[in-house]
Amino acid sequence: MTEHRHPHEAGHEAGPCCGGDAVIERAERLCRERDLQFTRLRRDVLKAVAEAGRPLGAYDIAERLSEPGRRVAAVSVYRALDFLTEHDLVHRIASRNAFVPCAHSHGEGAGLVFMICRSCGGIDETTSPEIEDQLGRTLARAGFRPASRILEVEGECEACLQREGAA
Amino acid sequence: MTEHRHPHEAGHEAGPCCGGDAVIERAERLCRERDLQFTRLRRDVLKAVAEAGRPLGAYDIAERLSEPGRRVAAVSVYRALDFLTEHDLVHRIASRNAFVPCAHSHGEGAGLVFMICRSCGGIDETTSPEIEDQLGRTLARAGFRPASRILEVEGECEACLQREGAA
DNA sequence: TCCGAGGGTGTTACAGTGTATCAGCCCCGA
DNA sequence: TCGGGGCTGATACACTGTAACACCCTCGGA
Repeated sequence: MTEHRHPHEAGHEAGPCCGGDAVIERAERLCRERDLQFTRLRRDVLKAVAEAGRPLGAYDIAERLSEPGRRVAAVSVYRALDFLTEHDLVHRIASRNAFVPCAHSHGEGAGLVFMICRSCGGIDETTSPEIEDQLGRTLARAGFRPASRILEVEGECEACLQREGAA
Repeated sequence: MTEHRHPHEAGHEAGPCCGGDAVIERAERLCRERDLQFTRLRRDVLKAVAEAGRPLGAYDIAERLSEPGRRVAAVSVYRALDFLTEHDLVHRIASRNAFVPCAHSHGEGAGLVFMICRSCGGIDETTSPEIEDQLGRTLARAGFRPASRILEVEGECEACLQREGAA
């Protein structure tokens, strides 16, 4: 994970790297392949999350999508988010009740790790097969059959550490 | 369920193993040592969580503690829970908005893993220094300085798997 | 003895998060 | 043309969590 350093930071508004378009294109492709409906609402919700540059709550999203003449209720957003999370287009951050776009198209069940920065509020994700291995062993030892998991770390991201160091 | 297999299972109401008393005693000792106040409310909340045998929400706890003549408001429960989690006497399960007693007195910062059973709703915890090692390496590679983390796995616990197998 | 500070609790109010339910719409196939 | 299924809109509601303020108690000074 050397080059790919683009945390969903506050202020990092949708570059060409991870901005709306790339995610949307991936979503369109995926929905075509799996014969799913990529409706306007779902597209709009995904776009909002992708362009926000920071984790958004469902009600934030509803507000962003609402405009005079079109009111988007939170419940509709939740349904769209259910769809998007189910197909790994966005991730839910349990410790924040918030959603971020899925940065990479990682393989199925890759060991996802979310890093949540206390300073800038940004969230970045990475993967680690080694952690997944160890976790698998640990669970096997306990006789537990896993179906899904969340691993979220709170702390200080690289950018904020450097900023502090410089200050 | 051999020796130390005592998930906080539905129906597993407070054995002598992990039941209220042991946890309460540990809490009393800890509070004496650190010169903290183990008040009636804090004790009652801890007791409720320990005896429930399953993860409880704050409002569940408030209800359990309330009786004719004493109404315990959720906000008071939250304050007690803040205290108890801060001192590692209970843990918060982020993916469920619920609380369980801390089963073992594990060392500081031990890599805690929560296993949440979909069938019985029980939650068991374990630790794995190996996972912690790997996680540390992964975060270092990303330049991220961790402060706290959560690792929660959903699936099927040993007891439920056996029950299914037998059925 | 009085007084003030600090911590814990009670209470009300409210913000934020998530779900249940029903009705309407649209598309597609029989 | 008629259903059925999937998506959306809308209302209502339950659950989760926090803010703000008042009260009480204890403890250490003045």
